[in-house]
Amino acid sequence: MSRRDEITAAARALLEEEGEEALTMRNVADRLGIKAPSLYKHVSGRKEIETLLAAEALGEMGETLARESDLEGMGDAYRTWALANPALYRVATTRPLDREKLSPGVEEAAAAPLLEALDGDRDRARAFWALAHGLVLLEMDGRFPEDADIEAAWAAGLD
Amino acid sequence: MSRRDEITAAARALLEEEGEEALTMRNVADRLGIKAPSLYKHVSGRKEIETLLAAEALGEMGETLARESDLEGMGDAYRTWALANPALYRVATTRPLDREKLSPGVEEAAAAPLLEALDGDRDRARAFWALAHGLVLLEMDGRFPEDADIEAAWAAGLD
DNA sequence: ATATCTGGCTAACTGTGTTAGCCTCGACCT
DNA sequence: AGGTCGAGGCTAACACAGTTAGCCAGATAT
Repeated sequence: MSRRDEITAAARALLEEEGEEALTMRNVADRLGIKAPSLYKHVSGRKEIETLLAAEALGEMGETLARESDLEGMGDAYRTWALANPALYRVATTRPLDREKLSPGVEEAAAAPLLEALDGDRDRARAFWALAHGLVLLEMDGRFPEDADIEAAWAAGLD
Repeated sequence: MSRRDEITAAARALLEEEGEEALTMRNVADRLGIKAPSLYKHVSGRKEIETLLAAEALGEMGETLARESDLEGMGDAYRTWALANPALYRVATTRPLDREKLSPGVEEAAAAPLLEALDGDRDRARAFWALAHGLVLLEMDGRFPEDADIEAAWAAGLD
């Protein structure tokens, strides 16, 4: 496990255990028994850590979706994963995503299962993705009351 | 125009002209020819300014939607407004939204036109909202290539 | 044995939100 | 008119964010 990987792991643990605001250079360094400036020997800055996390998250989401066969299953799986990893989900999907540094193919791999389930229809895949993304974010932000989410089924029915 | 309103206006101008990261207490204060600590005589902190902005934005979005009659029109209007006010849109829809301080009814008023267009079907209204929200955020974050967005029509067609 | 590179460190800078405490002016009450 | 007092400014300061510069020890390579 390279030092870079350790940094990524520490950052992820921080996100999961203490939430998004806890992802600071000093906190990451603390986890490794190191001082913050030393991180810059391995990583270009905070943004790169976030990119590393995004790559990891996208990979896992792709795998998760690949385990499902139909759209409804994917919807459920998407939601479940996101709600189980809210801070990581946000980091991975909410920012502009530095494609230069992301090893190529990560995005495609994450999208592939969904695209396949929709017979390669990219427009509908994007619409589905947007719907899932919107639902998850609104739910995470407490923008709905306390019912809903049967809509995921609704949407699936529509396709 | 109360000082609170001036603060809100300054904050909004800042968002529009310089983007989201420019929304700092010191920048807001500068616009008013004042020092940052003085803001706290009128507002409890940065979060409250964001709540004020959210209220304003939700009001405008509600009005915008109310001008449309069908779902497709609302989808277009939603997207247009959001892309014209990206930073404000984010502030208004992306955080947990402090309902205590929000004058009651703001949220409902914003949602009303959509709900009416869907004959009071809250689940479908939420699904539509989520779809629009997801599409807009993904587009703003550059997560799509350079086509898409005919999907808004797609989704509308589905309803 | 010597040179170099790796990966740590401390000190420091800028910018963030926020608090404490002071001062001044204008309005208001007697 | 004179005294009171609150509203709304101010400066100084703190904790914490990301980040940079520059030093130094030890492993590694020649």
